[in-house]
Amino acid sequence: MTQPTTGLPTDFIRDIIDDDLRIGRLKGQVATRFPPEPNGYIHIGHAKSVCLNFGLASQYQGTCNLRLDDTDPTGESMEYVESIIRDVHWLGFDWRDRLYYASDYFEKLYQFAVELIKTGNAYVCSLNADEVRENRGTFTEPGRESPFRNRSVEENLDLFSRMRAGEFADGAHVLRAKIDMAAPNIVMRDPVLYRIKREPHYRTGAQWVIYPMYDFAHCLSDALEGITHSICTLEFENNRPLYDWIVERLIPENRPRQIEFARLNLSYTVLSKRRLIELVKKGYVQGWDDPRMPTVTGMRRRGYTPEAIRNFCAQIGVAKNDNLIDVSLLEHCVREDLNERTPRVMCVLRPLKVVIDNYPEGQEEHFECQNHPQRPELGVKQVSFSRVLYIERDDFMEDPPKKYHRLGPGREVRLRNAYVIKFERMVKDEASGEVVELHCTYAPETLNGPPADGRKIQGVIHWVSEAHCVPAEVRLYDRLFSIEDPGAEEDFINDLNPDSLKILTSCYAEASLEKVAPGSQYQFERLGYFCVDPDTASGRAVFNRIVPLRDSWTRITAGDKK
RNA sequence: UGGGGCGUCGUCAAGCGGUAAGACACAGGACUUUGGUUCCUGCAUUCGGAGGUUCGAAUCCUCCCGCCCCAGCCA
Repeated sequence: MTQPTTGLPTDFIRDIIDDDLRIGRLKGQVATRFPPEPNGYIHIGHAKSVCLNFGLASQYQGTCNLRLDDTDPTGESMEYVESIIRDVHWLGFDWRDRLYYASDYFEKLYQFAVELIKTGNAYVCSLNADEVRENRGTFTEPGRESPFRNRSVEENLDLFSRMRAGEFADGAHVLRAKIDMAAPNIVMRDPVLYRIKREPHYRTGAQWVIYPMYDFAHCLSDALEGITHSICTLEFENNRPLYDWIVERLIPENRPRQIEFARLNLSYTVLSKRRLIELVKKGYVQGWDDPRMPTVTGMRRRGYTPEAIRNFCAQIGVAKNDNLIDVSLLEHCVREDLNERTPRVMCVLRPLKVVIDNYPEGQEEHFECQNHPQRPELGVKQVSFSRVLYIERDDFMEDPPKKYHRLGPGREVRLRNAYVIKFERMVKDEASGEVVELHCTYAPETLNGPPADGRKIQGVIHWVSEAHCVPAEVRLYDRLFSIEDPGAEEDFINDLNPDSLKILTSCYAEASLEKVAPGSQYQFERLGYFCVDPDTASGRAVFNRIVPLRDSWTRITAGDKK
């Protein structure tokens, strides 16, 4: 028995379902569906819908179908179907044997259309597209009835079967619902139900030359599958009367309830299919799985986890307000998850050589270090130390500000998991004046504690041993667009962030990173979370920055500059 | 302009006539061998505006203002 639940996220859709359950409106259990059109890759906005539909099904012990809404062969393909299946699975959802295609219903849909003709609810209209548009009227003027509106049932039946048989050219005729050309809702002014399109379908091939429109196919597919709650986005609100009109006349005993919610908008990115396709097709990104893309496949390659994405979708809620969610919330969810699960490692992105003058030449030490400071169960690893090291260029300043807790003339700093070292001198390149090497001394007693005199060491920096480290390439990703709402601009390409990708090819990672598996995630201490990219080939590790660590230092310095 | 929706903190979002949850962001502070994590603290006398009903309104009524969607043989 399905019961209203408590303690889970609540929203107006769950309120409606709870009501339906209380009143006993449902014959069986709750049934939802996720109905993407296979003409593109799914993105974070789809993920919101996936989480909603599958989440509802599991919360109410019902079912959620995966249905490919493939009623327009233009642009649809098996590649997209496969990507959608892979991505929804990866997000953590399972539709068992309920994988459906609207194209599997083409014959049934055709019969339903015939029925509509027989009951006088549909007719074949032979106006061309321009004429149909002209006759539709405007927001303020009613439309005019088609001269073909009152054809006999026999003539309509004959014409419609000949449309199917391929006797006519594209656009010669359409099947239209006979509703009301004066309806204030334009959707109800005799909407087109079927169009002739001599285009091969990726699943049905050349079998059909007429294809049902969304409004006709979607509601009937829902009813056929016994969907109880058909959840879609706000822009379909105007189509609801038509949805109900069609189902009422053809499958009245099984009428799904359409509920609309606000689609997701995310700051600093675009989520419209058209714009995403443009980014891919015109090469502004390297593909659907470019780690900067808001696609599920892009986020997966970037290193985001399904848990983080699901949690994000739960956090943003479901309502009917237009929204623009701050990416920082997504980043928060990603960090929250990665902080728990990733081992900590050291990697120097922009190396600066450091020689420890008082450390014996040829000597080396191997320290056992925790993989995670708060989770000892994640085990330990070995970190090697020797006389020549590399530190981050950013961790040394010739003339640092007072609150800078790192290395500079006369300063000392702790090397993470190792000794406290003190600056002695620097070596500059004579031509450029650039600091190319540092000489320091270390305090032997500081390996496992503070200096002998108890003086406080403020800063801790990461490092690698020259003799032990492994080379790596690191790709630093930033937001794809430089303005909050690029989707609002027609020429959104102008708002692309020129610094959305920086490739660093001479990074040094600690020895434990010598062999890494694509997809595995790490925290590079003090830098951020990183993920092994599939481009990692033999001998050379490639890491994607998933998201930087929160950083109160750059915030302070940025503040100083103002 | 006709129709359909929506307006609660910088961004989301609870609230369903009884006197504004929570999250992110932001700002302080504690702790810290990650300027990370964690932990405290602060952050809407006010709910698009104006009237009205009521002992009492973000919640009910009226009018006004603003934003989004619809005139594809796309979904």
